[in-house]
Amino acid sequence: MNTVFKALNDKTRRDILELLKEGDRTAGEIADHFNFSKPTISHHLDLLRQAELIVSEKQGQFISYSLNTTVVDELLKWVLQFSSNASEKAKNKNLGYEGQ
Amino acid sequence: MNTVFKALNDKTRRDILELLKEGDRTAGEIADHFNFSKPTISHHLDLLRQAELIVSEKQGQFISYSLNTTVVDELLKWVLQFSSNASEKAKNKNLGYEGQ
DNA sequence: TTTGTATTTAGATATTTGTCTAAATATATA
DNA sequence: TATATATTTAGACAAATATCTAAATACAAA
Repeated sequence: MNTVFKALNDKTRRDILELLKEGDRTAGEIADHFNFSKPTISHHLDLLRQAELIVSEKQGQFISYSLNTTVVDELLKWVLQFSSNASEKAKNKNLGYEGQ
Repeated sequence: MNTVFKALNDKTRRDILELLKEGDRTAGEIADHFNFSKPTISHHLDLLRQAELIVSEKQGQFISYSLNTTVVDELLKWVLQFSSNASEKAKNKNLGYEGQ
């Protein structure tokens, strides 16, 4: 969870996730959406990948990035433990949250 | 959301939330659970309060802290938008998520 | 009022973070 | 092979962060 929260603690990185929600993008396409240098975006992608919030796949000379919903679901379970919503908590139990 | 993710990006602060999940605690009681100075814990409580993840109430000479599930639910909605779980997404719609 | 307890504020410092430019690596194409 | 494109790595630096000690504030009780 540490790397996940670290990755999410930056507006640009959260915006990258929103972009990838729409569909896969290459590193260059992602960089073109922001007013930061390519190395800076590359660094952000690295942190998101360390958190396993995204995965990368080499496609020829490009590298394509996409969301990894597995970790999103773990985060969801973590948040649910604090929710006041009883039915969410029940679902949480179904999802097998065990604390950590 | 910025202050929320900032507040969550620290193990000690997440542990404080877990502690408050069990019930309200005074600043001193919270500090006693950690191997950090009271000023350090006070600072962490301040950041959690800025994010509105917790609320404080003065009770005589003590200050009692408790969870604020309202912001937890907002966070939940934010995470849900990335979830692959379709029924969760439907629920998300019911909760009125509008993006941000 | 004086003393003690609870908590925060102030100020200092080492570490981490986000950003940049320059250079390196990898692949495609002429 | 030589050149161009895509991306990352390396190194530097300013800003933000987590921690500490010392001091200040607020309240309670003797």
